[in-house]
Amino acid sequence: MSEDKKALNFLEHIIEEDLANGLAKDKLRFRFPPEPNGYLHIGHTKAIGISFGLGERYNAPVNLRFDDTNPAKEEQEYVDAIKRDIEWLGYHWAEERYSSDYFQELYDWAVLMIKDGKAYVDSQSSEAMAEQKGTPTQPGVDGPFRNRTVEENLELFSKMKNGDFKDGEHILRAKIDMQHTNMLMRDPIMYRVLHKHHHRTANDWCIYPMYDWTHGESDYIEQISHSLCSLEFKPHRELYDWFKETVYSYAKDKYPMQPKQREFARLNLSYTIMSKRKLLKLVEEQIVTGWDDPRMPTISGLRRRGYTPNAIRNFVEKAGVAKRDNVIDVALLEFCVREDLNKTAPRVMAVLDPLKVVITNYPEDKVEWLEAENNQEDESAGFRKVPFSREIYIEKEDFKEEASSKFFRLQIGGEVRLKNAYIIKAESVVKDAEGNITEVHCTYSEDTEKRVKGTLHWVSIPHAIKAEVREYDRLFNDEAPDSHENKDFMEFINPDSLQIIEAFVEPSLKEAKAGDQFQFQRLGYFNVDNDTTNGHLVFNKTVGLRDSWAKQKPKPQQQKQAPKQTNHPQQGAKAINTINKLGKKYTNLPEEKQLKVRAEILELAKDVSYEELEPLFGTAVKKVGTRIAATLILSVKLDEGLERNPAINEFIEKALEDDNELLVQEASLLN
RNA sequence: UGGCCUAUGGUGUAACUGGCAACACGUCGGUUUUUGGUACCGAAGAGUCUAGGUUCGAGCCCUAGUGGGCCAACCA
Repeated sequence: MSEDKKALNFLEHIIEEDLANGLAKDKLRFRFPPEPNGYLHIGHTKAIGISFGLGERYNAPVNLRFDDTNPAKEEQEYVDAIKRDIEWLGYHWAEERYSSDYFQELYDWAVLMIKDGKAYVDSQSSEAMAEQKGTPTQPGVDGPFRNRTVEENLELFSKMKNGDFKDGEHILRAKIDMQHTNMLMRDPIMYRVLHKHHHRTANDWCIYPMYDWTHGESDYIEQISHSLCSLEFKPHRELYDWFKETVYSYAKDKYPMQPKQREFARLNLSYTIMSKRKLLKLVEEQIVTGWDDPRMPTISGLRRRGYTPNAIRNFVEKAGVAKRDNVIDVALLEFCVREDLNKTAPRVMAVLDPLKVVITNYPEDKVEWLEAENNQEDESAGFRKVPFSREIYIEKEDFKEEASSKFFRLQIGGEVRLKNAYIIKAESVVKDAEGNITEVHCTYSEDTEKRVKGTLHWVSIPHAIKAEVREYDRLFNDEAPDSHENKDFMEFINPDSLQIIEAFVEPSLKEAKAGDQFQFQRLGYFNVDNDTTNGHLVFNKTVGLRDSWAKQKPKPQQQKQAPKQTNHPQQGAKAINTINKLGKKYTNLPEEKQLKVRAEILELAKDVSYEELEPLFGTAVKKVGTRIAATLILSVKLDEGLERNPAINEFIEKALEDDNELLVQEASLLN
């Protein structure tokens, strides 16, 4: 806990500082405040990981609080899904709360604010109010109802609460400053009239509080010490503090702690989108089968796809926390699942694209049950038996009639190992009328100790069971589909994001149950989908194995067109680069090392041409190290008989006038 | 015409009160291997957005600029 002091992120620094400044450790309290209007996605996992992670780190409570102030969009279904997802991720909340629990307390404070002249009822149309509000670059103006009397405000607000008005007729606004540079401070709305059934308070209320008012005060009521949210709420902080300080003056005895809001950049993942609204569109337009479609970046989608809580938590941890916009490479997510599944997933054999192999010297009705290790990464995983027979399937990709020496797999005349079984040698092929290979005839050898380059996975044809395999590709073809100004994210949808394959798997998989995870050897990680029924196995491909062979294949073509100008640096170019590097830090080095580096530069300078040196004369004044290096090179060149020219003289002169003693010293040696 | 945030290898994050820019992913080599996986070893790749300033010394502090983001819902 304390040994990784080095790697604190900026939020942890803030907390450490607060602790150092006297905040008691047992006052630390966090919260995760989702609005129950959609499913959680991988982006939320960052927020969850931050607040719950802090809770774990400091042994502080973390509340799960549903921010349920808008009955128009919120549903119990989402509450349930959110709880399920957080639990699945392995986090434990201290208390389950709802902003709606605080409606009465909030209302009472609002009344106090009216009495203090800090809130008023406005009765205009939303258009009129928007007009008065101004724009980010233009100040707003006061509306006609801004100076109603306290009595009038109290009466109207009470009638709003009692249901005497229709939706939209009146609102309650905080009275702050219509000319404020922060638009959120221009008399923000606190309550609107909404005759809607609420999933928790039913029909008790017909006014509902707005986010800024509710959220901050919910933090305050729960005595949250650090309220962490994403960057877009930064401008809200000013209002958060305004409300908080106002209410603090009413309730400081009951609630002594004033929460502190801090903001971090939210997580973006390459090749996907993270907006709930846009994800909802994918669901509604049936681009995907639902919120838990394995292609979705939702927690439920990832879960169905076979991602593990461990992998997701590690991913968020590795992605880090800061305040700049970011797009994290999906490759990192994939790395994290592989890392986890590699240790835990039992290995099995499955063939996705079958090619029939007949082992001609193996007896026709013989069957052997061979022993296979379940997971060499996990000794406790044990062994199982797999059946071997005369006719097997291998992967089409694993056979070529002839191939280069780089191809380690089966080819005519070549030998290859069958995983957990024998070594076979390809003798001949059978082709159909179009010339496609339909069978490969091989002979086997019982000498399994032989060294062969390749090992193939396989399944025995008579014992294989059929299974449906769903192979997924990214949902979007663009790295950042919702970041284009004139293009809708829907334009980037990848039409081939789902491939359904009829595969053959080893018989041990017959009893596999939904959720079970496996490594299909040499292919990737797969899990059993919940569409699986008694006679019909369905697998999702979670992620492929790393495949350095696949990376090699496209190479021959690329090489032809792009000889890829290798910077085959000649001696000189290399020397100048090295000198540049050495020069960069020259002034910061301890003296002893400086002398060494100086000698090194002088030696390397012999291989530098004047043409390479001259551009360095223009080095920024600030980069003293580089200028010293240039001076050193120059001294060598002058010794070698280089003639002085105006550029050289000017450079030396400028160096002599510099404030840096080292530079002046070196330059004066040239005179 | 404004306000706020932000800028470090391809990507993401570090660098405690200024002191030889580090880690992870990715990339490229190599060793081991009954998975072209894993593990292990190694390499390339950043003059820290620009220009000034302060300092013996700046990624870090100051000033100005530039690029990117956010802010005008009775959403959260």
